[in-house]
Amino acid sequence: MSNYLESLNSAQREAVINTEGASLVIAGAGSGKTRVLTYRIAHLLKKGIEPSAILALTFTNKAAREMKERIASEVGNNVSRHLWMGTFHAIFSRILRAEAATIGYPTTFTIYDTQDSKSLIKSVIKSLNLEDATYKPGVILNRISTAKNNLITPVAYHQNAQQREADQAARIPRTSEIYLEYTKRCKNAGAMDFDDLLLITNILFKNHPDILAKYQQTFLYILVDEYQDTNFSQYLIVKRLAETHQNICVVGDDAQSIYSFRGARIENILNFKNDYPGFATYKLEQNYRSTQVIVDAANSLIAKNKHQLQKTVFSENAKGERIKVLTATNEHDEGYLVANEIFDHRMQDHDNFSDFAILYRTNAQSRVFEEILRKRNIPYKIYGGLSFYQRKEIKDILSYFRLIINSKDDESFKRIINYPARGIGATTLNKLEDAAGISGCSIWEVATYPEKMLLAGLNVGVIKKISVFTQLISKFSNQFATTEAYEMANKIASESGILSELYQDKSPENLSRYENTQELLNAIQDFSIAAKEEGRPDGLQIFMEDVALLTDQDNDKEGDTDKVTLMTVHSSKGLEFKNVFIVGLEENLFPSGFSGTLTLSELEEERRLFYVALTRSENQAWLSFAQQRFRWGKPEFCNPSRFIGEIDHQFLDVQNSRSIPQFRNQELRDDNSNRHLQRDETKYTLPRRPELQGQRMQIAKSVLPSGSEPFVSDSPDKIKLGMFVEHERFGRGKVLNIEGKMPDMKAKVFFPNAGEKNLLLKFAKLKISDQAE
DNA sequence: CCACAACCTTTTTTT
DNA sequence: AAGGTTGTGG
Repeated sequence: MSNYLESLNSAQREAVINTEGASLVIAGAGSGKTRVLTYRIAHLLKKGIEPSAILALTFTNKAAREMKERIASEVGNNVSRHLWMGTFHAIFSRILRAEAATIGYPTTFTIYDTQDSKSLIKSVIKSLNLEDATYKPGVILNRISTAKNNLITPVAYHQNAQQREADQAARIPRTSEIYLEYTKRCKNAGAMDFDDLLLITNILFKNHPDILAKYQQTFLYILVDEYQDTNFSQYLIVKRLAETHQNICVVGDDAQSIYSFRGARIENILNFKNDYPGFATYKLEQNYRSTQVIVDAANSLIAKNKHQLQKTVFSENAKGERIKVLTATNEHDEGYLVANEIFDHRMQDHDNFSDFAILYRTNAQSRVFEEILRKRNIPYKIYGGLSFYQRKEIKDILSYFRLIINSKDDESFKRIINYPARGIGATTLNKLEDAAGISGCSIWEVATYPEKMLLAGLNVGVIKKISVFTQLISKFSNQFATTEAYEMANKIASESGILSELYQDKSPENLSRYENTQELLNAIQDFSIAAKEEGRPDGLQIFMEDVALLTDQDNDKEGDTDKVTLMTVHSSKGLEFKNVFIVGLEENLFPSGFSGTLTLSELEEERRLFYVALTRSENQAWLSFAQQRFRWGKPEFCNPSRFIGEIDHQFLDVQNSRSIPQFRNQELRDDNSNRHLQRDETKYTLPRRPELQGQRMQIAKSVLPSGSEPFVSDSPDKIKLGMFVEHERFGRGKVLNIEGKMPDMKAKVFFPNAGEKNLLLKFAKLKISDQAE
């Protein structure tokens, strides 16, 4: 083992070697937090503590894996792999599977992801005869999630006056009923959602002191990373487990708490002193990551927070350049400016593409940047968004696996009963679901009893189709316990007809689906091989245990190549880059669905988010925003200066916004974004007649400038037209999408107004002059 | 009763 | 991009 203690500063060293009792490590951004945690664990192991007596909880799989790797390099994989190290959800799902019998769940319980939960809530809403326009499944799920994170059961929720008042005010008074029914249905399906993993762990520990005692004795040392992001449910689990030994070390930074939307309580870290009176504090205040300017700018921002623990983050690195502020007219222009900066900076400093990161608040914001980077031939990789395991084609296959493992998993049943199509439609499924709801059993139980289906009003032909399906699943169920994962997965994929379904359609979209499916099968093969080598069980069931808890960041296959990184600020936590762009600042100020003024706590969270984003950067940061954004096709004017104004201006280098060629204002937008050019129009209907296509083209030609390349849509009841242009920098794009509606043959076309006509002519000229070059 | 096509709507952040 | 909705046709 290397002499790690010498590589640490005194505060870090103290935090590593004082392993007994309660420790609170306040770790500013970039202060070597992960190193302290890693070495502390290594130190414990060196002192002779069994790895299986150490519990280390993190927030992301990535953080857990990284730490594991670093510890493995200190003490060897054979020791490190016995550590209890992982996310709260991963660790406690493991414990819940081990104790499943005690709490009335099958060992093979399914973990419902957000999509499953929403879909279930939707059917609950329907079964209670409520409108899903008023009771929006997403909103209801959020409320239920908040309740669960605060350990409020459906009954407590129902009795809680405050809760009911809030629901009344939001005009969703029957939320508590939905919560109750949702809980019942999850239980019936042998399923837990993400929040249940923590909630039910708490229930388990509360109701079964013997089991709690067992784990209290198992975990002699407990470490928690990102403690400021724990919610009440997580906090209580940790508190219970640490009760006897009190050997607990939490690491966190109140200034980096950015998960309050998920129930994170900053109080947990602020109140640590009350929970563990004999605690010791270690403050890691030296930032090794960023330049002084970046650290100071971040501090000037965070200083405005009302509640905080006293600490002074400082850097002894070079002073560094001021932070550049870029102003763009709209999001396309913003992408263009960022791409330019990357190019310039690369030339100047010989930076690699992988030295750059573009951070934004929401995944949807990546689109514009992807577009421009593609056009400029800048390689990029994108984290987040739809995780691999959430893609439709992957979820379809996984649903087969899930249903085979746990036949009560209704969400999977609903997903695959008619995929690939076997002539079972919505009506049939509704009847099945209703019947299951009435008798309080799973859909599977109805679908495997012909008598029950007859009772549900299904006819013999449909029952036969359903039986073919259930028999297929049953056949797999009989095999899967004794068959190795890869072989089983292959069998299911081909015999269910999924593979041939995907194979038949050769569209590019489908091709990627096919490839993704193959990739999943490869991953399962890798799992099988690894399991065999290490002598672990190699069944599909084991593979499936953690899949619901995996996220996109766990796909590192293209990790080492030289690419610009695009991701949300949230997922950038724990990473660092030489150069960071924080873009779409106007959207940070005005998150979607937001209206009115920010509350103080919302504002604080936004500040922290921004602080985290800033300190990701080693030496250069850019802040950029668009003054005008196009949302729902309408321009939206933003005032991001309010937020940037909170940073001390001495750290900022506000660039003069460059003169932007006129046309870029009217940039090549997609169909949706052009809607602001449309006027109100009378709606007419037009019978679906293919012979109109020629006429539409004629009309288009008469309206559009000569020399342009018109397009018309084949929509049945309206005429849509516009033209394509080619531009050297932006490539081919649709310029205008004018929509008009016609009553049968008398074409009443929506003509562009004068301004729009000019615009069209301008683009027509542009095309011609570009070609002339 | 179901399949398929076309169109519309919606899109915080993570486990 | 994916789900929801509507309309057509089998």
